[in-house]
Amino acid sequence: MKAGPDIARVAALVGDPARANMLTALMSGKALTATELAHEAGVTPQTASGHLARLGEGGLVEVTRQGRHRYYHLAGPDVADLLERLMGVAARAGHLRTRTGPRDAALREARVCYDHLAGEMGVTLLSVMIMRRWIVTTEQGLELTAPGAAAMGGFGIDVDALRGKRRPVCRACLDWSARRNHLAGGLGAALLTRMVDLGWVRRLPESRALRFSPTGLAAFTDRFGLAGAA
Amino acid sequence: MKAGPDIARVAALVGDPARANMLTALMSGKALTATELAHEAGVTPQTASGHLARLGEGGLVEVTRQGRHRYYHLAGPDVADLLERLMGVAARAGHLRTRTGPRDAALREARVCYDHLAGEMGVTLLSVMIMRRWIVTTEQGLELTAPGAAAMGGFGIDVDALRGKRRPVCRACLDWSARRNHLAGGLGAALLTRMVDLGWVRRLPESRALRFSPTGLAAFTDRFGLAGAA
DNA sequence: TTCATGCTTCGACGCTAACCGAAGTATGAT
DNA sequence: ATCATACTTCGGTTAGCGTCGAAGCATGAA
Repeated sequence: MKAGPDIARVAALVGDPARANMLTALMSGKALTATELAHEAGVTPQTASGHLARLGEGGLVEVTRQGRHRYYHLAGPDVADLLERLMGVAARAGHLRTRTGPRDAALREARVCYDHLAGEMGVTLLSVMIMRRWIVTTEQGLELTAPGAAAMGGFGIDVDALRGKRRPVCRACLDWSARRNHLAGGLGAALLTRMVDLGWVRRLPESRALRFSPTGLAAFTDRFGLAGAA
Repeated sequence: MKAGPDIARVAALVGDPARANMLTALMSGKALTATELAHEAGVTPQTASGHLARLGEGGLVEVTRQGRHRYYHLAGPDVADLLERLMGVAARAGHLRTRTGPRDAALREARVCYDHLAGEMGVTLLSVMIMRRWIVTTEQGLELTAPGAAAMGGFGIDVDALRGKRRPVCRACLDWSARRNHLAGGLGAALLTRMVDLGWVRRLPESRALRFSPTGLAAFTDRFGLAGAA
């Protein structure tokens, strides 16, 4: 009927919510394992496996095997470009996501998003850091200020080490349950790691959910709460 | 599991073959009636009606009523750009829809991309304009230089009028057949309009393909060709 | 008014594919 | 060897949606 490339096939691959979530997660440029992507998409590993196979056949992702892990990454910059344009059109049309959220209330409260804190606690954390001018929003994205770096140093985080990595220090990650940004990037990961080390929070088994201990919660609000933010 | 613009919803809209055919037909920039689009997609009018309603809700097409006809057109350049990128990814992945016909070859040579020139001729045009420093590439994208503006004025294009519009004057658009950029934006549209007005090129019926007349081709290479570019 | 055309809505059918449980394969650790 | 982890394949169920026939509006022409 018509000549040209089969855009419907590619679009249909992105058109499934689970696959779209996986692709969005891969937009960071990092390679993720199949299991991580399954969590990201909110489906079981066997379902994710099928999706990833189809994405591979469609030329959207590629896989590199390392031991018993399979690291998936976007097939190329053109795929990332395509996804960004999709976001642009979707945003202009005003269609925010209406899909099923984390069913568990605990997930909405606090959970791991790849390697950093998400949920209500994550959103609160970022908003307070911005309120205290530890982080400012620029055109490029989020940026850690000098007072912010000092505060992070006081919390036991080696900011200079983070700056040496290829990974951006601060990155905004839109929180699906709260519909506001939380903090990703190297600093986001370091903050969660530090909180776990301090015993403030622990991961619940078999879940992405996080549970703050009473003392941890108190310490969190003491250091990052709204009370001292003014 | 992030939120943000719902790319799955938009992609799913494009992911149906019938809707993809309609959108591809609308890439010509012309407004088409629902019945024409039904024929283009190979479905009955009542099926097409449902598809068009969903495309409208999704913000991909808009409709203007004229008498008992409803003329559909793409909602904006961003949609055309999205579709072109989809073609690029699909072409790279090797998913050509059918065997390549003579009509396909004409499309690769010169075609309309929304409202500007694409295909080999479009890619050549932009590369020459860059080579002559009429256009320079900056971090923000493409930019028209003073000599470039003068040259466009000499070609009969009112550059100041273009600058007054909200639409960017120069924009790069990735060409799916050539896998290189061609010129979109207000200037790209004005250039194609001018070439049509001058009789250099005409649209082939029922297609996005363009055909240059012999004299038009000579005039094109005379003004925009590589010979004078050094 | 009456008829024709363009398009939409409704209802029903059928097919695709997303999903999970269970089982199977491959790799690494003990 | 034995177990654990990571991932895949298979089977069966279910939900969604693309499709068309028939009928309903709306517009324009005779």
